[in-house]
Amino acid sequence: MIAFAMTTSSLLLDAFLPYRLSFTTNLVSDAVASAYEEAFGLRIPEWRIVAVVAEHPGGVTQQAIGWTTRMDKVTVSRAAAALIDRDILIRGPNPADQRSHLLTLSTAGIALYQAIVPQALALEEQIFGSFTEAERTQLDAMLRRIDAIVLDGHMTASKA
Amino acid sequence: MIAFAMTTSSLLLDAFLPYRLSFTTNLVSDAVASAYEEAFGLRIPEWRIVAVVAEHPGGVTQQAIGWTTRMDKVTVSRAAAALIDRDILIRGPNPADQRSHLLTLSTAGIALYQAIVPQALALEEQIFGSFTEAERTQLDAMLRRIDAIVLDGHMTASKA
DNA sequence: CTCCTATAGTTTCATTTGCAACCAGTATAG
DNA sequence: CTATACTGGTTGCAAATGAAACTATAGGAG
Repeated sequence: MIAFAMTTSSLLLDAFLPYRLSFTTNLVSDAVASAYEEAFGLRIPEWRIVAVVAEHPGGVTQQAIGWTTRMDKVTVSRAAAALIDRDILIRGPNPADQRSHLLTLSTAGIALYQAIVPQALALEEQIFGSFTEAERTQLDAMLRRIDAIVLDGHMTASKA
Repeated sequence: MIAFAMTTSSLLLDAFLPYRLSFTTNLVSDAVASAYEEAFGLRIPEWRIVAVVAEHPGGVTQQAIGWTTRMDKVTVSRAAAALIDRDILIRGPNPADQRSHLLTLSTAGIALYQAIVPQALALEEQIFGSFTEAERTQLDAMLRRIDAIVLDGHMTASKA
């Protein structure tokens, strides 16, 4: 009777992979978030936007950012507004669609980005330093497999 | 000039492991959260508490729950209160310390837990079905390695 | 053209989250 | 015993998040 938890098809939360994933990610995200916040005054959504914009020198729309990062469009909108406000991002016209704008980095934004990148890589190194290149690749591949499964709707109660 | 992003020690957000981790976890968590919400009216913190309490038939304190799951004590407090309210959890006295209480599952709570477990395992199977046992073990091990690194303060800007 | 539907982005509002202050009970020091 | 410092848990408040409504522009269909 005291062992009912064990006699049920045993699920130890501790061994439940979605839990483990969430557990580890929270740990890592908190560490990364406070590092960025402290060093650059950027919150995670802001840092992501900077990174994505940096990778698209021709400019990107907010929609595209939201699409690649899966951030809510509200989150993107607010973070982008904050960055524009701080003159890190420039909002240029989008010749193809007047509803949207093309975001690019300002000179200050480029400088900021270039300052962040080494720090980001160092942080990654601190966390994954003990991982071999093969292990990192493996982890990355596993995560992408999971993404594909969840995104491609192989789920019973898939979300929207 | 158009290639500045590439000439900087290249960081593609897409390949940045903390980002990948967060990306995948959000996907999985959303899927899991809506499945539980829909099927049992439980939110993630609630489900976790139920699981932890189920694994401690002798009762656990909220503090202990917060400690193992790394959930904020406020989160635990509120989720526990909601569960007690719904007669899923029982709050018994803690002989060792009158400030705290020992949480145990009510009869309804046990039934709920036993109904959830198969669903949780099925959900895990949907997501990780294509992973071999060895791969799952590997992923679990990698995540725990990361936990250890971040928790053991091998971080420069560690969080509080 | 003129409607009508759909999309980019913003704003509003309700919900969730966590820090900080708080209350009650514990533990230690005199 | 009292006084003081601490810890388990709750409450209050402020920041972050996301769903839904809204505005402005697009892109057909007639």
